[in-house]
Amino acid sequence: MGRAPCCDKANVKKGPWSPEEDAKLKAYIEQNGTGGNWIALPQKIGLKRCGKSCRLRWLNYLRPNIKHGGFSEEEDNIICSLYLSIGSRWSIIAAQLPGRTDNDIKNYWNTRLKKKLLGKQRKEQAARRATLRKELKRESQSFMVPEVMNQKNLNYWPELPSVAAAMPAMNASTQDSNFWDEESLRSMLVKQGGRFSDDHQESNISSNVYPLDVSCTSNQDHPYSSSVNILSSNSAVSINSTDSPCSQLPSANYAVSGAGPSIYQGLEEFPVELHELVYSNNHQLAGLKSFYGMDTTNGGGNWKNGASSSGESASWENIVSSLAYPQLVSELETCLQSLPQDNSSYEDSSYLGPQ
DNA sequence: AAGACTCACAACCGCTGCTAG
DNA sequence: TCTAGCAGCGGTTGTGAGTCT
Repeated sequence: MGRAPCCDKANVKKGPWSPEEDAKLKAYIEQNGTGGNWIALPQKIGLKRCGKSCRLRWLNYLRPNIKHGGFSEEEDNIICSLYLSIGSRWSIIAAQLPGRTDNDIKNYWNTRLKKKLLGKQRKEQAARRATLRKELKRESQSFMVPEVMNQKNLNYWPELPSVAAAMPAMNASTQDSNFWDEESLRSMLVKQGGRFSDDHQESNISSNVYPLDVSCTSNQDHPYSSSVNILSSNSAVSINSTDSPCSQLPSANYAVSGAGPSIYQGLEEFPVELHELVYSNNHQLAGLKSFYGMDTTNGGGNWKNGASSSGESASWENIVSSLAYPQLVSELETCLQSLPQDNSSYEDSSYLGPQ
């Protein structure tokens, strides 16, 4: 049983709005507000339009102080950073850009920014791929497990600009041409008190770890086993698939962090699409918290800052959980609950992320 | 000059989450 | 607790303008 349609489809006008319709809608809303009911609004003012259509027209076009086109370099950077951090949450992104609507940003991203960024990505990855090929060739000649396959850093696509997430908020100089320079971003994050996945080898327990980090590494001694490391906001866990109750976890899920076993299956398939970069690095979430002025120590709170294009609020924790706790993580966490507390591979640590 | 193609943007569609009854 | 109705969101489509061949 489907939901009843919000309006009589046969009797509503579709397509572009006429100036008369715009004027009617604008005049009414400016005088009376929406009355909290978009569905009833078109009837009140004699418009043969769907309520949803009226809402969209108002929010995206008629509302005061709407800016169209002419995105600045700074806005570009903010959009890119946030997209790489949180994905296509256009309303959230729009909330950071006064006068911009989610629809506008979405269109701008799809038509221009994505291409701009992909061009940059492809260049960088082509160079990286060439390096990896060389290394693989060298390693295979000596009948050894390729170094690249055992690399501690394979937990992530190593040098993604996504690390740059939230940088505009932490560093106003987003117009800096080095904005995408990974080294400078790295050092900035380190200054913020964080560290990177390739530091994991030094210590299983984080002192300053960005909130969530699910990674998989192959084991050279036991080629058919793998280990999964979780550095969440409140715990650091390492599980070996050969001896953990979590060994049944579907390997396909490992890709949640943008890497995992699939990465080994043919470097030809080295990801080039932007959406594969999104969520690939959870480090930025901490930065994003700062970006939204969240208190990272109180475990949540409201991040309503009143700037959303549609005025809604959302809980940061809800958003983060939807971003950073994909299925693998929740499955792992379920498994972890069944682990004995004295399991040497399970250790608690407090989240001491960016202070 | 005209048809083909591409791009940018407005608008629509369908799903999800929230909330009042 | 359940359900219906609504607002809001994100993906997709339609269309007009601009560019290329």
